[in-house]
Parts: sequence; C-alpha cells; structure tokens
Amino acid sequence: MLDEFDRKILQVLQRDSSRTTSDVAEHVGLSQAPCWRRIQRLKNEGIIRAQVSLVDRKLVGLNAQVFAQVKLTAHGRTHLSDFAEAIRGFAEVLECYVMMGSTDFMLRIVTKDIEAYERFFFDTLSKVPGVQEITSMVALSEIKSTTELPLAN
Amino acid sequence: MLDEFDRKILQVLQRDSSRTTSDVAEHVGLSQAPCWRRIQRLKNEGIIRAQVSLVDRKLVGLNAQVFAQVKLTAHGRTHLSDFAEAIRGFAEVLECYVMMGSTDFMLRIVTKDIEAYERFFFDTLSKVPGVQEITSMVALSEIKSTTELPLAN
DNA sequence: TTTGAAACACGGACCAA
DNA sequence: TTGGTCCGTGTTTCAAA
Repeated sequence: MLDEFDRKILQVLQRDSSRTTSDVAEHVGLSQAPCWRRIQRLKNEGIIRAQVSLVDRKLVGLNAQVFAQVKLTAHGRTHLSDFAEAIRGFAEVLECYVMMGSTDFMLRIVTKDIEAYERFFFDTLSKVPGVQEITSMVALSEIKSTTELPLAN
Repeated sequence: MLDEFDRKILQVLQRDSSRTTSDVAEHVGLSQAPCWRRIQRLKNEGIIRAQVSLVDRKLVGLNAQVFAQVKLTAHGRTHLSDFAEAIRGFAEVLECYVMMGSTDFMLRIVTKDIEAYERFFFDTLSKVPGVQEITSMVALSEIKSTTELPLAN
C-alpha cells in the first residue's frame, strides 16, 4: 500500500512538517508536482492524520507526568464506553489504552505538579463511575519521547 | 511567562499547525503581524519544539503497541546513560521514562504485530546491558491518544 | 515537466495606547 | 513595551497547460 517514496515522505514529514513540498521532493528523489500529489493522497487517505505543533511540556510549566493503571468494577466493564467518554473529556489525560491482562487501562497524565495530579486523582479520576482501583506511577524524567513511528522497511 | 494570547495561540497550533498566521490571529483576537511575532518568539524560545505530521499507526500497519516495564541490575543503574543511549537508538521505542518506585523504566513500544514485538523483545531489548527484568503489557485498543498538552488556565 | 495566478510568509517602517 | 496598520518582496501552493 505504501511504496518506498511514500515511506520516505512520511519519514521526513513526521520529523518536520514545515518543510516545503520541493524540499521534501528533493529529499525523496521526486520532482515537486508528483511529490505534492502524493502528500495530498496521504492526507486524503488519513495516513497523515494531522499536522501539529509540539509544545515543550516543561517550558509551559507542566512538570508532572504520571502513568495510572485503572481497574474497573464488573459493572464498569459492561459500561466501558461511558468510561471511555469520560476519559476523552479530561485534558490532563493524553493517552489511554485498553490493556490485556490484569489491569484494564493504562493512562498517561500530565499536570502542573504532583499536587495538581493529586487533585485530579481524588476529585476527578477516582470519581468516574465504574472505577475500582487506580495505581499511580510517577515518571521522574524523560529519556525519549517522540511521535515518529518506525517506518523503516 | 505566557499570557492569555500565547496560550490561545499554542492551543490552536498544537491542534492544527497548518493554519495560516492571519487565521490564528483572527481566532485569538490579534491582527496578523503581532500574532506572527508571537509565534516566532514561541519558536525561538523553544516553547514550540517542532512542527510535525502525525501518521496513523494502524493505517501504516503498525498494529501492536506494548508497554514494557524494565528493571536494571545494580550495575546497570550505575551506567544509566548507556541504557538511555541504547533506548534512544531503537525506533520501536517511542517513549521511555525513568520511574519512581519499584520499576526503573516505562517504555511504549510500537511494532508491526506481536511477533515483531517478540523478536524485538528477545533479540534487542533483553540484550541491552544491565537489563534485569522486563514486564510486557500489551495494549488492545486506543481510547485516547493526543499530543495536545492541557494549557487551559 | 513547465508555467502562472493567487495566497501566503516574512519582515521593515511607523504610529498609537 | 506591545499591538495596529500599512507596505513590498519572495516563496509556496495548486491547478492548469
């Protein structure tokens, strides 16, 4: 579905989407027009989902990062979409995955500091209907954090 | 450090950075030139770290997502930067955080399928010097996944 | 592949609050 | 100091020929 050109285009753009079409074209070994058409197609097909600015977490004062493992009650599991809906509404939760195994969900949560997490934990997350147990794991520092998917092949 | 205008600009751009300066300006209640100057400043100060395209993981055939908790040996912990260096070199590892508490690291890993993860696990991750124990947690589905930091205030 | 019109980024000059 | 309003130049997009 993706040929070598597409992959190279995506590799460039998921590193820096501010580069011009001709710049990308030169880098992947195409001329400007066909490269532009490919990028359009990748956008139309949803393969390029969005083009966003990445903001430095620390520089805007969001110093706390916590992973939370959430278990639902038996009743909560039968109303999973309610839980999902609630989670999507929390700006502090950047990621939430349904997990295989003993814990039901894995969340990555970002707040100003640990006190702010504590408030989010007690006032918001623990009050979501169906939540049985939450295990919080505080991240101390970041070794790697990227949005680049591994597209090499 | 960030006033109301800056915050609004960042909110818009971390959702869609393809919008034009005048478009952003109108949205935040500024005119084009001062808005442009602010965006430049945010880039220069590193608050806007990068501008990237987000690629749909499933549509490019990366179907497996795994969280791995890694513990190091006592010796490994004294050579933490070697471990960090190795991790940064693995394209499959999108995120890696140093954790507080019993597990040393939390990794988010993306591969084509579970078999590919298995290979990465045995052939690569478990062979990194200093690694003592790895607990793998497979993610089944995604409830939320965003790069938008919570900037409301 | 080339071309061209329209839109846009970029950045200076200058004034007003 | 920061925003507003001009202005021009050069680049980029995008859809034609």
